[in-house]
Amino acid sequence: MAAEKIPLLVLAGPTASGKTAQAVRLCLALGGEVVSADSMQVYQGMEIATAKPSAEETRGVPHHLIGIVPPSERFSVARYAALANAAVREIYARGKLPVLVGGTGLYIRAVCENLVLPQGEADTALRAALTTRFESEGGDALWRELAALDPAAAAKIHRNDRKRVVRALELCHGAGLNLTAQNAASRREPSPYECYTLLLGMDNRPLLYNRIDRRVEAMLAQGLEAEARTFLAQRTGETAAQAIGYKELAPYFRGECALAEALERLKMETRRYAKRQLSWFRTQCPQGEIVSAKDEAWTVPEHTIEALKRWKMTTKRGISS
RNA sequence: GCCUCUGUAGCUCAGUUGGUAGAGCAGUGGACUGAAAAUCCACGUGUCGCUGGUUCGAUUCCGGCCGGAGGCA
Repeated sequence: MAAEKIPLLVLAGPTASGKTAQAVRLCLALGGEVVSADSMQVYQGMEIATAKPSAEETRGVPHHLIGIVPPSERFSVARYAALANAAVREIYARGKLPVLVGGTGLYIRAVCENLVLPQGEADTALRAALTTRFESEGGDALWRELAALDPAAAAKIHRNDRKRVVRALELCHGAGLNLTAQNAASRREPSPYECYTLLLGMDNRPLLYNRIDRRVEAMLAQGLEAEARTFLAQRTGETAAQAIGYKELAPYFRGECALAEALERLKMETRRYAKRQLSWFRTQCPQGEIVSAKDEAWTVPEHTIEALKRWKMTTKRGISS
């Protein structure tokens, strides 16, 4: 007696690959709702820089997990996974098709592979202390310490990788499991989802970079500068502060460079980010169907949408559209 | 017109007391389980401006030419 699996359509791709438009199109065709898998769209505000879908773009399709925490708050994969799983189940329970859309590979993996991440707060004091030690003693010293406490983790983490060395040591010094044990524990539960993954933006780098450049220019036209000034003036948490789009303009605001120069920097950082995303999608979890570029865009072909309609119906309860 | 400096990897430059060259940035590939738009790793052949000369050998020295910057008139 096989347990009923929840169908989950996954739409992944690097920034500026056109996920928003395709997601809405798919949702309208399949009776779906979007669950965002974007580590920056979860914050309130930040509309322009994170390219949040506008009311016109969503065309009435419900979007979940966008703008749900203030930028002053710290966010994490663990929090995301809990929220996303709840959203997916709730959408399915209402007879709709959940569509996971985003560019944050780790978030997509956490959902698709059903990683069970322990809930509860992280020990930020311990983490801060370890980070300070990493800076003063050097990565090598902390890495050696990690090698003694959790050899398997040390073998996988480079000694210069500050965040990972600190995180792994943090778990060693904490009350619970170390990283290796926790990773193993996270995979005990089989996934309740039957995923169908589509990948956008994978096959035409020049086109992707062009779209990134044009998007940055569009952001400027939409008022990125004002949004950035507001963002930089407020108190932001460590996680939201990482967003690409504001920190790159800071030198310009300080009068250290021209606007054009700051924009070049912003485009460059966005391209580099897209490259890292591509690396993730090529080699990590999703392993889906690649949507090829055609006419300056990645558009899911009609025959694929027809196939998805049939796929959706293979589930026990089926989904009404 | 004259003088000085300058022309080396996509960019900024280093260097070879003459034996065909190397950094940073960019770029490319990769890693990724509580910061992930973050963090980290690996990868460096390019008519050394063009053209003559000296030399066993020139990107390096000398001459001419062509770019660029500054100065003097």
